[in-house]
Amino acid sequence: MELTDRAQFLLKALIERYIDEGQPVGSRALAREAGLNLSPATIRNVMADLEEMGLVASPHTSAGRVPTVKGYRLFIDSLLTVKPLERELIQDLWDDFESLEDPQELLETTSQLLARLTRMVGLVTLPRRQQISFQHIEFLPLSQGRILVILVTDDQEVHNRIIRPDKPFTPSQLQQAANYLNAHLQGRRLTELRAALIDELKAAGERASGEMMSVMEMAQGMFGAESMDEDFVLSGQVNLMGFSELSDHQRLRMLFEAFEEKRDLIHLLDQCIGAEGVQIYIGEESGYGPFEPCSLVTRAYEVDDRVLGVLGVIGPTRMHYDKIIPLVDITGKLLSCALNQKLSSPE
Amino acid sequence: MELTDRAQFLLKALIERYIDEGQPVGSRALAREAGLNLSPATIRNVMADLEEMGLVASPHTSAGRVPTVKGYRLFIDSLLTVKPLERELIQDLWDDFESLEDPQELLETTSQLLARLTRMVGLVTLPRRQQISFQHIEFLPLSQGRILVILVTDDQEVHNRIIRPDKPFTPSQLQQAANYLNAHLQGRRLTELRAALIDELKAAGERASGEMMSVMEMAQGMFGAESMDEDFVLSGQVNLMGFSELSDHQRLRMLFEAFEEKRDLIHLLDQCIGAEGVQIYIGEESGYGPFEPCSLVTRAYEVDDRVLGVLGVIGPTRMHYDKIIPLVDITGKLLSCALNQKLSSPE
DNA sequence: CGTTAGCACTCTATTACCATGAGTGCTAAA
DNA sequence: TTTAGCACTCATGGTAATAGAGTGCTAACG
Repeated sequence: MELTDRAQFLLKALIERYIDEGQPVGSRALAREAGLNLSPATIRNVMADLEEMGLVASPHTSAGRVPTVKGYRLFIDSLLTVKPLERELIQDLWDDFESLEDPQELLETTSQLLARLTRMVGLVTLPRRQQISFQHIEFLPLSQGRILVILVTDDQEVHNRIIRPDKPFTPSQLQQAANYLNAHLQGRRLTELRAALIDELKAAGERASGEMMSVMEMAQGMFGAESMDEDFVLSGQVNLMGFSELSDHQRLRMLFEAFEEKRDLIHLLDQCIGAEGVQIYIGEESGYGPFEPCSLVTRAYEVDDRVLGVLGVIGPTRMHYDKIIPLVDITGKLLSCALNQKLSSPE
Repeated sequence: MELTDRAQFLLKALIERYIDEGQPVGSRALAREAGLNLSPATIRNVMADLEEMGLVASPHTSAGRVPTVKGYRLFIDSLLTVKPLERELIQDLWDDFESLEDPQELLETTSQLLARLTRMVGLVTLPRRQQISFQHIEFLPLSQGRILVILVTDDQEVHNRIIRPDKPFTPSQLQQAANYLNAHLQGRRLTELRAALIDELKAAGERASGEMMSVMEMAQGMFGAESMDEDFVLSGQVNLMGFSELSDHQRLRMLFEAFEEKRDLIHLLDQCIGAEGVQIYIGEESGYGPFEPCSLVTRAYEVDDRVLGVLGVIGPTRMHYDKIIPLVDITGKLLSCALNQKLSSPE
């Protein structure tokens, strides 16, 4: 069965109404709302068709209709008319972005902005290790043979780590090692750092002193895979408590647990990273239980044409896609710009 | 009216039972439980006395009794018999603490441990600025005249900040400035850093070059009050969703909002910082609305006999104080030890 | 005088029941 | 193809009845 224009129009009207009101939409209301001069009975016929196609459903016999995931999908893919954002808002966003120097802070603020503007949950993943490169390293001796390693990556992010090597090093040894690493590894991807270091050492061959070697071994250790996990920043979790569809205690709890757990959500976000433009998971489409009553709207952000991560919002499936989608889109673009601007042109 | 021994004993039994079961305790149940060979009628008489003294209350005429805040207070202050922790658990905790190098990570782990062990919310405040001292500073030039400032404090914490000074500086100028600051300001409290810097500059007098002056001005800016706010780490917020007394959506929401807001909670924690040993706020005692259904159990942690911050747990007023109190106490001690161990004996 | 049994009373929680109203599907007429 | 009419379904909200838990009070008991 194919979908007539009228049916599409009515589906659109129904979903818009449902998004506004949050309650099953009946035939009479829809007849009034839609503007086509049709009687409720006619609408009912169309609704029966839509239901047969799995685009709408009714919670029980004597309630109106509610969009299904499939219905939302069609709505978003081909029926939706997005509302462009006001210039003013974009400017405000940009001002916020520009005023922040620290990239970490920038990501956090972005997440908070998304949460505040949508009144849902905002989220921004931290830059992926595969995409960022070594820029600068510094060793700072601490007490008791412990060493503070400061690693600056090319997204201007600063990573600190304290290590405790097996044997002590003198400040000058450390300085030497840092110089060596800075000279030879700049621009290498973090993920290949370890291998690169080994190569370098081999190439340097016997010339490197034994001491030097052991400093290198130490440095090598800290590039290990476990050192920086993938992670993300969440904001505005409380906002979800305002939605009636999430008033179920059990559901809400599972959702919050999923946020705290992080692992599954990271996995889900990883899938979004490849997509062009705004990516949307509606309800169960995410394939992840706790998110069933929610939708996820994401978009990648990039620097220098490398996709560093994704950002987006999580909210109830019944959300104002017409506003959320452009907002996420713009925010992604602005964040990319802001990061680009801070990008170092080496030396 | 004074409180007889028997009345105290019964109050204790009542509260213990209430903490276990979570429901108003009736006279019959208490008569059975308490082990004194008394009839329910007698118990009722005692209960009437306790009620008159404001130690217990009944939700309605035909329900049992429930402890009031005043009742809990008496219970905790003079009736409670705490359960000592198992050696094994303490050892486990200590192993966790010892294996972590990074202080920031240490605090986060502590918070998570508290949350996991109590199945409530764990919290650890970050070290107070008043109590930590300058140890080392480093300037790293980035692109576009931006400078990465790395500040190491004497609690071995590392603070990063990116600043963009009005005019550019050469690497050697920065090096010079760092040397100067490291030489002259070591050991000064963070809060007095700004003033100290001005003093130093005055003392150095005209001898300092104009360039030097402006580097200093820049450095000065970054010690400003706003740079590092007081903050804390919360863990296990979801745990609160398991408690029936917090099943009220509205209450829970206010509580979560309070966590996200941070400000008021910080203020409350500040008050705990002075107290000796374990400090407890029961329900409304905190004087802070959203926390009314909760209790807060805290304890300071210190390094070198300086109180750096507090840690503790938040949970429903009906909690197992006999286990929670010693746990918080031990955790505070262990954290203090762990931090002390990592403390630097300068150079 | 402290303790206890007995009893009337209060209040909650649960269940059943009914009326209401929104919305449907179907049928037959326009 | 559209629409009016109608019987039907089901969630919702209110009322009444019932059961049960626990109390306070009084009077008897040791």
